[in-house]
This record gives sequence, structure tokens and C-alpha cells, in this order.
Amino acid sequence: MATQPTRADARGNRARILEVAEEVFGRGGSAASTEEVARLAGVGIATVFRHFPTKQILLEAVVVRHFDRLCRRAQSLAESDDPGPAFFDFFGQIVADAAGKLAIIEAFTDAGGDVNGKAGQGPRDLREAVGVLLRRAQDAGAVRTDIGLDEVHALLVGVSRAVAHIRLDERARARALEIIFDGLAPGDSWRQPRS
Amino acid sequence: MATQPTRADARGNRARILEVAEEVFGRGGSAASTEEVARLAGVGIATVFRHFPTKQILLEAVVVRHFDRLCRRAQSLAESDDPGPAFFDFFGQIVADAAGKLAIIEAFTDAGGDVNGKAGQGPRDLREAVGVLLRRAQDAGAVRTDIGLDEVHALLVGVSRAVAHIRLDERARARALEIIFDGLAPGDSWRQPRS
DNA sequence: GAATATACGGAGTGGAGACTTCGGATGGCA
DNA sequence: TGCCATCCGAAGTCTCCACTCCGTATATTC
Repeated sequence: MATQPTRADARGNRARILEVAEEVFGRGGSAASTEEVARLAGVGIATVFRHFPTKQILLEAVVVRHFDRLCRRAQSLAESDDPGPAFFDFFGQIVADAAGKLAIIEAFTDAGGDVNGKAGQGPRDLREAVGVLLRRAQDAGAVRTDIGLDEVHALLVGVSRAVAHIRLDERARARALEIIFDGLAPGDSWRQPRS
Repeated sequence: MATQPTRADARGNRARILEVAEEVFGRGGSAASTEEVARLAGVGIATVFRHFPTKQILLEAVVVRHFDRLCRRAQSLAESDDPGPAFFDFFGQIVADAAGKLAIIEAFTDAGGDVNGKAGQGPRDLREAVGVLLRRAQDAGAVRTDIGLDEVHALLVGVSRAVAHIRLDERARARALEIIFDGLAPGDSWRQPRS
């Protein structure tokens, strides 16, 4: 893995490239070209390849960054006093900004990347953090106890992908989420209002 | 749109190309090459391009065929005497073989296609057929009445994409479906507005 | 304000893949 | 069986894009 460069301009460029890459690949998927990233970042192509020797590696870096952020968000929510809302909040937030973000992960896997492999600790950490969120929500009686992380994961990814794919207006998205939340709620106490 | 060719060999080739293309693009997405389609179909590249002047057009033809089949399935289920199971059956079936099929649609949109545009009547017909399924299931009291086609569509696409994307084992997939089905079912003391 | 290691940019290079060309084969019909 | 319109395939062309080379610029250090 490329170490942090020592010169200030190099560090700045590296950061800017990562930033732009997230946007560009989020929009165009893996079909977007490295050259466009370079142009929008205001650097030459060579600079991009100096920092990230391969398009694949660049994508990986973007994905890692993304997982990091998600994970931190989940961890901070896990410290909430209100585990039920925290869980559903996280779910809703992920879905809300899924549109561009998912395209990045797709781009990464399209390019032959394995999210559970080299992409580092990210996905595992995120999974763990969501697991904590889930367990606490279940302990608090806000989520049915007969489901596990796998199912939640499936739903999370699924709804995100749906939202990213079809043009759902605000209302329809909220509705779809509501259906899933109702399905996640425990049988009898599912009438409790959620944030 | 290319008209059906008159000579028998040409018709046969066209059919075989379509068949193979569905499999190839289902596996490799839009990244799969036209050349591979030709090779597996046992014809030259030129033959593929003669029948489908553009990769995009080939993808479109595959997608149209796919929607046609889905639509017919929905229509035949819509005539069932048991609207509730019919609806959930269709849902489950779609999800079950989503893996390869979805990649095709993705490939099509990746290549700049618009599923709701030129791809013809397919998606609209399918939507309508699902609408009938839904309405009948609602009339039979098997599905809550406060949701519409948009939400069902979102869930359908979402779960399909989730299943196609992550490697869910049989059990986890069934669980995820169960959650959604629970969410779709009518509750008794139903309403309580949530944000 | 030099010296120098570090970083930069633009002009290549090579390969992959969508699409074309054209001489040759062949199904369909008399 | 023989004619010919239709169809086929191998060998291109052309464009795009990931990745490299090398001469130039500039942060940093003294």
C-alpha cells in the first residue's frame, strides 16, 4: 500500500485525487476513466498513477475510505442511549445516500475487486459495528430477535441498491423503508413509533 | 428494429446469438465482449453485428426478451384462484433467479440504455401485470392496502439486487424474504404515523 | 538562495474491443 | 441441377484507455 508522501503538495494532490475519484466513479462507475479523475483533480495523469499505481488500487482506496466513514458513523450511533432509533436511523441514512456510493463499490467489484478480501478491514469492521447496533436494538425490544446480521445485511444492501437504481421519489422511498422496518419489528410491540 | 431474416440459417443464428448473449452478459455484465458471444454462439463476429448492429442494440434485444418472459409469468399467475400466494410466489421466484438476470439489465443501463425508454413496452407491461397481482392480493386481504406499485417495485428490485450481489445462502435469503413479506402483510392495529 | 531529493505533466506505447470490408459459401427456388 | 440473393467469417481499422518515460519544476533543507 502506498505510504503517505512526504512533500506537502504531494499529500494535497493525493487527497484531492481521492476526493475527485469518489465523485467520478460514483457517477460513471468503473467505466469512468482515470484521465477524467486527473483532469477534475487538476493534475496530470502521471500523478494519479504515481499515487495509485493501478486503477484497481485507486478504486480500492476510495472504497476503503467509504467503509471507514460508514463504520465510524455506525460506531458513534452505537453509543446512543436509544438503541432502537439508532439502528433504524443508521439504516435510513445508509439508504438515503446510497445512490452514488454504491456505484463505487460496484465499480470496484466490476474491476475484479473483492470487497471482503484485500479491501482491508473495512467491511469486517462495518459488519461488526452494525452487529452491535443490531444487538442493542434487539435487547431494547425494537427489533425482532429471530434475525441475524446476515438478513439485516441483505436488506441494507438490497434497499440501497433499489434506491440507487430506480428513481424513487422521497415518498416511495420512505414507504419502502417503512415496510421493511415493520418487517424487522418484533411481532407485538411493532406499533411503537420510531424516530 | 431488425426484422426477422428470411433464410433459415440466419434465423437460427439470430436465435442462438440471443440465447448466448443472455448467458454471457448475465455472467460478465456489460464488460463482456461481443466477440465472446460470437465464439460461444459458433459464428463470426460479423454475423453478430449483422443481426444486431450495435452492442447496445444486442443488449436491448436481450432485455426485451427477458421482460417478455417475466411478464408472461406474471400474467399467468394473475389468473390464479389464490391471489395471495400468487403474489408472494411471483415475488419469490423473481428473487430466486435474480442473480444472472439482473446483470443483464445492469449491463444495458451501463451501456447508456434506458429501461423505461426505448426498451419498448416490456417494463410497462410487466409493471401492469404486477399491478394486477398486487391489487388482487390486496383485495384478498393478503397484502396491506396502504402501499402501491411503486413500493412493491422498489422492494422487488431491491431484494433481487441484494441477492444478486451478496452471496446469500439459501437460509438467509429465505429469512430476508420473510421479513419483507411480514412487512407487506396487513397488520391489525395498523396505523401509527412514523417519520 | 543554492542544492537536491521529491514530485509533476505531457507525450508516448500497447492492447483491447467495437465495428467494417470483402471475397467466399450456401439456402431457396426454377 | 444451376442460379443468385442472402448470409457468412477472417482479417482488418479505428478509437479509447490504462499505464510509462523522461525532461522539467518546486518544496525542503542548510
